[in-house]
Amino acid sequence: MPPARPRFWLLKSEPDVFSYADLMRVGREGWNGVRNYQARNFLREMRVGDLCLFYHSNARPTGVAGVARVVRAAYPDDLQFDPASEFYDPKSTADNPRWSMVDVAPVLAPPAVLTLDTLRTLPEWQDSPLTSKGSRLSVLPVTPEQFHAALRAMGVEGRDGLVGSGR
DNA sequence: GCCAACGTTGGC
DNA sequence: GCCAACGTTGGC
Repeated sequence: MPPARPRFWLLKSEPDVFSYADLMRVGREGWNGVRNYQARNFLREMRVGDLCLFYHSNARPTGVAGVARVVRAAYPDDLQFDPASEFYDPKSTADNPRWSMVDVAPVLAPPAVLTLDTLRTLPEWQDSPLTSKGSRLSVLPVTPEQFHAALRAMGVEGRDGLVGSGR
């Protein structure tokens, strides 16, 4: 059996809340608090080894601030059971948890943020939920073409530990 | 801070 | 099942 192809995603985070620098500092983070069904379903599709563009929203500038790797596949979101959390969901039960999370770890930071403005200029990114007007999806799939175009634009394509040959 | 776009809720 | 009201997201 051939090795599984890496798959690619984009994760949005507000850097005031949790930035890519924070991820590098802590080394690993549980991606909890996602409370949108479409985003949750994407989380559940993630596999260990999948690569994620770490996107800063509500930031200056907005854009991709790093690359992360999925280090644990989907498991029940801890915050849904915590009454003190803003992400508490009284309708979730241990038997039937409604929300999921994954764990991610940092892979690399580009020399500079790949801004949304620049992303919009890349042909590969013309058709993406990220660049389409009004989209608020916080976890979204990225095509291999989009991922590699982003790496190229950040000047980090071919960096060790990323995706092998890139083809 | 503004506001357009979107998702969710709840009355009916 | 419809849809108005409401809350949230996120670019600007």
